[in-house]
Amino acid sequence: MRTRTPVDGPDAAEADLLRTVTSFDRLLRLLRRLTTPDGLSLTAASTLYRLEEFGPQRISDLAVAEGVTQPGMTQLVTRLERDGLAERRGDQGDRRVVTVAITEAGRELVLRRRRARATKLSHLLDGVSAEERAAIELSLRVLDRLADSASAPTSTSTSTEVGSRPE
Amino acid sequence: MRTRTPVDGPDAAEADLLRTVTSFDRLLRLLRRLTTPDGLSLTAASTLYRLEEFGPQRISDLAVAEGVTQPGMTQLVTRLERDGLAERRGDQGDRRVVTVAITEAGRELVLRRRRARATKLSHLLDGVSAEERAAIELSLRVLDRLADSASAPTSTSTSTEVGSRPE
DNA sequence: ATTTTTACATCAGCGGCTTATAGAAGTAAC
DNA sequence: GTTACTTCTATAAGCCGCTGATGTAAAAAT
Repeated sequence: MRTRTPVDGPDAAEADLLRTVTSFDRLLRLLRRLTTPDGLSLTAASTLYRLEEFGPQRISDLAVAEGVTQPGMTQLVTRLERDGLAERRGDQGDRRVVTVAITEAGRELVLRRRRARATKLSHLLDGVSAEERAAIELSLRVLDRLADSASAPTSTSTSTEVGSRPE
Repeated sequence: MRTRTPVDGPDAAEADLLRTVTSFDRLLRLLRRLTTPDGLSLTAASTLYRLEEFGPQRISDLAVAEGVTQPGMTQLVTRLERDGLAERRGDQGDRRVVTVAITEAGRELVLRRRRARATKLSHLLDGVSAEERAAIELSLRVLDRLADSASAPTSTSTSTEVGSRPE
């Protein structure tokens, strides 16, 4: 199924990749819009999902899990709390830690959000053939798998970029 | 090849979709990190790409194309200009309009970025079979196609949320 | 008891977006 | 040409979401 002849080699492959990358850009912007219908940021939604799925957790753990700094998570929790979606709880035994729990309203929002997005997706998928749908499901699984390996930096890194990330 | 018996119907389909949606979340957060290695926001990168590909354009056109408000685009252009990636030009004939053009530095950044991401992707794709790769390419094409139809809201909206969005 | 570490909050600041509004340039009417 | 309306961009104020630096209290270590 490779559409390349043996001779054109790396150039053709690179061209393919470049087109793929461009596609990624457009896809990204689509996804960003699809996932911001209710005023929840990606991190906010992800945090809520996490709380809903795994129960109360401390701020610093959430920060690590979501890949933001602790102050960032503190502020996010403050916003969630203000909106009634989560609440701070003390922790007996260690009075420094703050445990964050999802509220009933938060739980409902998560459910509503999931349903709304499922509906949206199913509408979108109406215009997609079974074959294409299978391809999508497969690639999502693959990309999801790659997400983990990407999280663990190989340090084999070609270091193509300035690398100003805080790590 | 569907693993469903005739009876479980919509429930199973919905479950599939829900899993897909969850997968989307993780994927999104992965992509967000993958695409922010050089300090360019999604919109900034997309705008630069657009300028590189289609040449100078006026602010309001860029705003529409990128799906942000005109003041938002004005500010983005100001930042791009400050960073030397784009520049404002006058428009002879209509002195109200401001034409935005990519600079040489901007062009180089776009190229570097494309190459860096292509490299990254090719590394990621090393652990992906040809079949899976084909699936990914196909789904990208499909999703890209859907991006357009998604831009036109169906208004069939389940209106699950408070609806504080401008729209 | 003092120090150090841990956990969270606070502050200043920037990016990125919004709405509301201002101001300058073009257009049309008279 | 003055008035009025529209068009294009810029500015202002404000919220979200993140950062690094710092403060504060509690726990742990010495």
